[in-house]
Amino acid sequence: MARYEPSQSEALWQKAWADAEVFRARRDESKRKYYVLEMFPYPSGRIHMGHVRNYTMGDVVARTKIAQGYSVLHPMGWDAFGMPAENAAMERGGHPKTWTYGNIADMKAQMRPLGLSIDWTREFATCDPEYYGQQQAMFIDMMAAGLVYRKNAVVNWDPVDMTVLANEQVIDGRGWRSGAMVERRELTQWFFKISDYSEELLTALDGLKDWPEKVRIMQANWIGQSRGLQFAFETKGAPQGFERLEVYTTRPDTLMGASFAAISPDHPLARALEAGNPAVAAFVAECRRIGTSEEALEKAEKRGLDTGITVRHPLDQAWELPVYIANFILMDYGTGAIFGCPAHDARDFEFATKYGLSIHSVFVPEGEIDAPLTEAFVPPKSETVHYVRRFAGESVQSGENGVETAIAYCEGHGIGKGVTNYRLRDWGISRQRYWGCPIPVVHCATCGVVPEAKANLPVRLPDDVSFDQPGNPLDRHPTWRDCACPKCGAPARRETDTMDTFVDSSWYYARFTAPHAATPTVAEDVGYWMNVDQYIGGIEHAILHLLYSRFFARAMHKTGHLPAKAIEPFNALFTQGMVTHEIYLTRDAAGRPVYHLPEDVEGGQLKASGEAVEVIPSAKMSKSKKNVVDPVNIIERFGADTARWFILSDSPPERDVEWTAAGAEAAFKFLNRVWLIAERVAEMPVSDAGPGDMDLMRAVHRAIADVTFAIENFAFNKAIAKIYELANTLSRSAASAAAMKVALRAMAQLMSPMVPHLAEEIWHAMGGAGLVVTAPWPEADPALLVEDEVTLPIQINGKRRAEITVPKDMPASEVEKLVLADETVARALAGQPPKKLIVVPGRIVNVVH
RNA sequence: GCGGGCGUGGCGGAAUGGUAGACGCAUGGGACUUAAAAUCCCUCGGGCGCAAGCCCAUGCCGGUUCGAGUCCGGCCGCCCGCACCA
Repeated sequence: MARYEPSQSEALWQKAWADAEVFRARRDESKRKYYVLEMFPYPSGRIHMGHVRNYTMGDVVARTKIAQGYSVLHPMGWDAFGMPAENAAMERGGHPKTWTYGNIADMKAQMRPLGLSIDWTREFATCDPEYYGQQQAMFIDMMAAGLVYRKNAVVNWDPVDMTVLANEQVIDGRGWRSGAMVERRELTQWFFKISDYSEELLTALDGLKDWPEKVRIMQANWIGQSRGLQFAFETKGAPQGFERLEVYTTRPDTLMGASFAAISPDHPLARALEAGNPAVAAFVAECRRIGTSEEALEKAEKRGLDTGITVRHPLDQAWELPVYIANFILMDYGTGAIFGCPAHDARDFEFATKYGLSIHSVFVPEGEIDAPLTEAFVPPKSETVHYVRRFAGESVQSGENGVETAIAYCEGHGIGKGVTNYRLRDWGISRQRYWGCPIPVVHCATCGVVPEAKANLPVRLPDDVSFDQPGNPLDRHPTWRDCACPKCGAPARRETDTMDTFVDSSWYYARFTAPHAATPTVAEDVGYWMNVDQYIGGIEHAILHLLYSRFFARAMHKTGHLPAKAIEPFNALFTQGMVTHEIYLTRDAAGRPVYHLPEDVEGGQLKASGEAVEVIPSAKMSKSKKNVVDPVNIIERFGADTARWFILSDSPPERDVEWTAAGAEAAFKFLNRVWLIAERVAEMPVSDAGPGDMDLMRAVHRAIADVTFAIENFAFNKAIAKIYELANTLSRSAASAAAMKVALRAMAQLMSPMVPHLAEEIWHAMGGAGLVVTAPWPEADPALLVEDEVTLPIQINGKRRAEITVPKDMPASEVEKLVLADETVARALAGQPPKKLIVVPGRIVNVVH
């Protein structure tokens, strides 16, 4: 063996794997399959450490499963549609297509040196017509299945650029480029009926045992099932057609605490009033400037306008409540109208205080009396309270009971009905943009809205478009819109909306099973490969991407593109943390921060000038703060194995990991050390079995058991710690050459998922047969794992005071005798019997006195 | 604002409710070297003590328990998401 030079050897091993086609996924009915998938990247043009972390984790899983004899599918593709390509075209000229495919080529070139176990023959980009054409075919099937419809919905409208803005393009209520105040505008848009599956998507979460609990909770809250009462107020003074006002409430038990009714600025009644009332029109217009995001609405100051209309309280005809238009009422939730009970809702309290509305408690804590409130009293619904303004049920009961008895009472008296509502809204997929999958629909003067004929798919994006002006190039293209109606043949116009890019990423996992098929999926392939056994990605996708994918899998099943077993497409989910780095900055003359790349800083100073830098604690790597480390540079300097080893070693995978130069160097040093151990062993003279052989074998088998367990539980940092221990044992061992070689081969195997190139090198040097990547995963011999003795700490009153070593299976009664005979214990007890003696076999002893 | 998560030495972290700090980094000491680098060995939470040992310590405040970093309640700080960023 020569020096450890990864730049030489890594490429050679990658070629060996490619030549042997070891990562080619094959449908082999005789083997168990394993499908591991990392969330595919957006082709920005550069890979970053977050990608390295994500794909290395997937690679560890994939390589372990290959060694364990599975037929493994580990694909990679590109989430290639989206706004950045259009922005690039606007800023720098060029075409989104050229930009995107160029980026893909660049990123792929940066990824390949990592030595990932990817089957590149399955690669595709979502902007390939071959892919989005199949997506259009499924859209048409979903239309036929009743899962698609059109309705009006509001968008952010930039009145200067005359274009629709994404939420992230609205900054403080203004368009990001024009700076104009953004307006809300209604457009007819395409929707998927995800709400058909609200209950199903909620209840099925219980079956996702291998998903993080937090993701299931977030999804459940997002779906937001609620039980409540829907009823109608009779109105007084409302325009014709608004004699009744439907409201929905989850707290009908607080009806007697009502002090106002409120409607959304987008409510039909508000619109009706707007026409004839300038004050209403002005207020509503102001509300519409807040923007469309729920975050913006919630953060905005709560404001309302008294419409002058009143409603009768359903339980007391003489009781009238004012009707407000309020900026925090969402038209999309419930009926877009509510009644306010300030005593038991924080937002209503704030509102009532502001507008001088009455505040009456409906219930008080048990044992307390009714008194004026300084803030809303909102106990958990499960808590028992004393109802002081009650119309149904017991006077002392839980909120839950209160709600149910109130619903029963109202239903019995003809006031509304109990309903189950969901917060989840239908999925609006229309985008007024070019770089997305065209919605395959035609507008015909006689036939109306008609799906394109499947024979005409894909509906391709035209190449001859310009981005010199804002707005949708498809809309202003001279000829692209012109087509023939697929139904009657008359001249017709194409839909110019394209699809939300979340649609693209909602089924790519299924497409990987047959990436180039002439149908969206192939029954044999999805039958064999689905489901994804392990999905890995960022926690930022906990709700939308994963929920849309779960819906889409169901829609694909309904339209015959996925088997029933695949309606939950991801068996196990792992959400990894971010990669962070310290931030380095100096100040310019005006005191503004000037950021510096880590590679330009050494020892707290700029390399170039020696100027001292300020160091800000680690944050997510971002270009704007320049706290980025380019994986390409790291690989050039240390090799891919060092990058992979370090990114896995320093933090638990679900937490953020801080990239540090010292850590990367330490990783490199360790790999060197392993290399040197191997070199020494390779040169050891052959000898008979030595006295240290047995101890070494015990350590090896302990490591096999621990590392395997750690990998299977996504504790890669702990797997690496165990490998460090084994390396320490190995370098101190006095075992024979033969035993050392066996141990090193095992260590190479255990290391191979993380540092596959070095592992091949060592495996080869230690006389391993073939490639380590395909060598069967080692199994721990249980006989070598058993310990004969255990050391038990002895606590006295919960504090560790002594310890005893006893045979592993000594009965508790025997242990007790030994403990009581212990000098420290005897001294502490001073002749008294212990109050309590707790023996946890194999773990601990606690003497209480 | 709402929903979810996280918080342990100088640093990254380890710890089925059972010895807090595995493993690694940094620091300090030593070996090797003319010297340095590399490598190897030892030390390494804080305080008191000659020592045996004792006390304090897992963001803060309380609670449950023989025993709490771990479970429960309340705060503080940071991070993720909020439906047109991907």
